[in-house]
Amino acid sequence: MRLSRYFLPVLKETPSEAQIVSHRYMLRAGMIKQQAAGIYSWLPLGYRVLKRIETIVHEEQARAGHIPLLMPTLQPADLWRESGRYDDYGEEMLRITDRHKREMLYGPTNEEMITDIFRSNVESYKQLPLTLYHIQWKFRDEVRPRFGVMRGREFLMKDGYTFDVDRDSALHAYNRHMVSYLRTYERMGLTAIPMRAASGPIGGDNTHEFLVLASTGESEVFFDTAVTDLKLGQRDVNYDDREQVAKVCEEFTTLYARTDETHDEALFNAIPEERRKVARGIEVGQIFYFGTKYSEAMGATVVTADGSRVPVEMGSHGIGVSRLLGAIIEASHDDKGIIWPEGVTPFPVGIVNLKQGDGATDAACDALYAALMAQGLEPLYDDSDDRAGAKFAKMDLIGLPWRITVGPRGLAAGKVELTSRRTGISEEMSPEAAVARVAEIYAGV
RNA sequence: CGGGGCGUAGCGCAGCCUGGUAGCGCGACGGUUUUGGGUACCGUAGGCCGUAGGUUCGAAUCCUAUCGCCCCGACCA
Repeated sequence: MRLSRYFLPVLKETPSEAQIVSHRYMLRAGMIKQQAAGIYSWLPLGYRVLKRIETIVHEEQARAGHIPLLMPTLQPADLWRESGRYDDYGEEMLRITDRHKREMLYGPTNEEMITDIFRSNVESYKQLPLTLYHIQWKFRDEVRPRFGVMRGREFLMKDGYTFDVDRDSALHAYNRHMVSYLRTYERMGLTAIPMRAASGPIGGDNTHEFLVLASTGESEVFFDTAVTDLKLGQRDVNYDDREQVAKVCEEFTTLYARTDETHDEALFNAIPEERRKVARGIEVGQIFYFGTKYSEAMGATVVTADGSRVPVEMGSHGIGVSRLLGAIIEASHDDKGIIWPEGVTPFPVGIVNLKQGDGATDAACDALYAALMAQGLEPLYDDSDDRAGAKFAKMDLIGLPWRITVGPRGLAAGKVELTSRRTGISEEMSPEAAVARVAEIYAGV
């Protein structure tokens, strides 16, 4: 993408509405525009990152054998009356009446609807296990939205629902989600720690939240610092292997890590003092096993192998897709701007032309552009005639992890400069070598 | 929902107390200059001062109502 043809309304000054760093940078980098309290338009740069995150979530869901579908944002109130949550949910639920005076709501989650889909189509244990998920906009009418997309009213969320014939299978589904989530967050360049959590309005007693450590986090967290060293990495996990999956979960959940809701002072104090840590975290996902809470209330049953009929065992699992942008920025930035992890960056690399209009530099940039495109790496090429400082500042702000700088001085020696946004380290090399290096970096992402 | 604050140009703000026909910086646009970390100068465009009502000869300014937004707390993915 050529910057001269793109839509990237960056701001030099910080709009007064933004307090925390991710919100400021998202506004300044032209990623979002607020339309009402807690409701945002996603401008092209922000939309690209949102789509990247969505793609990673989809890919990891597919790897775990989960099946995508799409449920509507608007739901009939009657469905929620069946589970009793129409009254329980309170003011946070946005209620709407249509022209026929039918009561509707903008869905804050989808347990009722998925249970309805299940009960009208699944009768036998032979159709289980089943995991259905979607990535859809939700609405929770927060009293006080804040922190930009981290606590919006409208938000994009992946929510998945598992259906199993018995408790053991359901717990495997729970574990499978934990492992797939760990992999999902790692691909986004995040360390998200599973912490034992309280269940809230979804219900159920087996639940973990995934927290990204950041000083601006909304939750106080207590953990053994050894937990931050755990990495799933490239290890091969067979998601159907109950034992293997359970083992990974055990590895990640044995060390102490809890939110303030479930914190136990005695257990915490048993950790060696130098590994005891109290910090803040941003919740980026949560998994629940809640058994038959909804299936019983809504009559979602299956016939088992012995011919009896039982309510299906369920769990639900969520990833805050839009909120992840904020969480990633909180965890990865400096005083110049955002530093995108390679996995989610809107563009893999930026090209800065230091002397726009100079025949040789223009040609070198064009050649670089074409070579990167040929590798499937779409660069953002700053072909404006701003001066160097302005271009660098803009690139730093929007946070592309790699930048190739092309100027007459280096070109005279056949060199361009490849710079890491994260370390600031620059290396001179031939354009061909730069393309090869960038391709190599992204080969593993 | 309790407490506090703010709505004036795309963004950041001044003007309001003490009414007299709206200003600064950045940005945008046009030029000249410059060109390896937000360059300098000259010029141009852009605002029913959130909205409605009231007081007044006259309202961005005073009064009332209303809408919106932000911050602290409570709550929450």
